[in-house]
Amino acid sequence: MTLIPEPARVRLLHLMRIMEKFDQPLSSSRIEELTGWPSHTIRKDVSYLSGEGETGGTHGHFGGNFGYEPHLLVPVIRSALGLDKERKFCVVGLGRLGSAFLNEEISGSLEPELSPGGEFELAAGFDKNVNRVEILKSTVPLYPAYKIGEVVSRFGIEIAILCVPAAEVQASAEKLVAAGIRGILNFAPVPLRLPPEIVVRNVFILDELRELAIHMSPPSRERKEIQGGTL
Amino acid sequence: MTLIPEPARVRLLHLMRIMEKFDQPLSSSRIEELTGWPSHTIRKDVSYLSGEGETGGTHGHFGGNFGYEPHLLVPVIRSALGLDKERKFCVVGLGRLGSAFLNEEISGSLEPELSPGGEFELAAGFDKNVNRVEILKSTVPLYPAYKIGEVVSRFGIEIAILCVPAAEVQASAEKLVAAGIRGILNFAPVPLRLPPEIVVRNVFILDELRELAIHMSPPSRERKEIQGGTL
DNA sequence: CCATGTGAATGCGTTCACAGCC
DNA sequence: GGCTGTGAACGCATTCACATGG
Repeated sequence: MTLIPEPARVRLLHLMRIMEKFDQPLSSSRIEELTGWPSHTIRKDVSYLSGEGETGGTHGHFGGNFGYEPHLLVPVIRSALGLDKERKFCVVGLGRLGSAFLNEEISGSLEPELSPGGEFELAAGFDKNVNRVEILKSTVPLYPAYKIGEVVSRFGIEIAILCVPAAEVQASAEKLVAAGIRGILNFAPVPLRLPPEIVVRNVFILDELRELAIHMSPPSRERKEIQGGTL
Repeated sequence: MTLIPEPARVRLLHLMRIMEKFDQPLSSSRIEELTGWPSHTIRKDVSYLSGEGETGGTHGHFGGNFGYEPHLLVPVIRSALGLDKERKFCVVGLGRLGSAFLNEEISGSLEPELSPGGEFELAAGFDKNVNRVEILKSTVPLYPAYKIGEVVSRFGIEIAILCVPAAEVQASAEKLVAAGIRGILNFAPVPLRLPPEIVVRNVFILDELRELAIHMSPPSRERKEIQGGTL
């Protein structure tokens, strides 16, 4: 089977999230309504999942005679995308932004129902300021920053959400990498210089605003919802 | 001149941010070191900016005999991307997450030096909870949520950063749209259903983690820094 | 008819290779 | 030699069109 094209993988990712909320089968045209992606694109994407096979359709690898069954499709997408193993993550820097990811509505997206199979587990929070660590109440264990190395490697934490001030971000990132972190979601408005095997995803507010803005300008007859999370 | 391809526009966006910090000319190969994009891609992207022209290079539309001059290139990118007019934005929902965007390090990315020409102006903050509005100290004017309609339309605010709880997000979004907002950066883990002319960009933490995770899995000999902000 | 599934054709962004200038 | 600039070739994702089956 051919490798799944990157754009298709991202669509499947979103499709997975959508289907998790449904019980009934979803047809490709219904998915088109929900996402804006043409139905043939969806069918093609799904077809990448079944090791390429017979010309013409045997009806429904992933459903009966109508639509795709969430309980059949979702697990297949999950494993095709390598999301079938639980991963631990931590939050580094517990200011207003970082602490929002500990308890708040936002992490509602991490509730078990929405992330079945225990996809991600928030395993720790860190802050330089020992006061904060003690004052904040949280169901997640919090540690002072100097324990990053120890805790990250002991618990096998793979991912970090980085919310420290810009001035400290490079140093924090390096400490995390040394401790064995493999992926970083960086909210500080500073690019990181790290070994290439570390996966970094930056969320720069200024850039987000700019991407909104360039899509708001006249020169576009293009799709309006933008990558990062169409429906 | 042909329309600039979307991926090229995104690269130019980041290139702009990088060049803003430099005074000296940057060669395409230097940019390759900084971003990881091949130098010919950069040259091609830049070439989209000069209405397509003569075969062979007259040296430097955007520099002398070496590299691209930031003070020449940046304004051209900015106007090509439609970022040359100042836009006002607001923050809706001033919990931990929303309030982080008012003053904190994060909005450091919005300091005038980094966003020259007054690209974005934070014009207001809103919260349902009147207490919060009064207690929070901020250089930005804060209003109770029921004034959204009035304030947004009076000041011509075009963009909103939405940080309200999931349960309220659809209602807030509709209020904003009614008031004339044109773009929304949504942090609540819920997709919005809005008229297609409204540009929506979602930042779903779960999805961000998942995109990190799929790039951390074995099946990839691909680029490691991911869209949203390579350097 | 409706649906899915998939090879083949299309189209578009990337990459190549070379032209032109310092 | 260095560099930028750009048409043309390439390759890959999307789109098409049709096969298959309820």
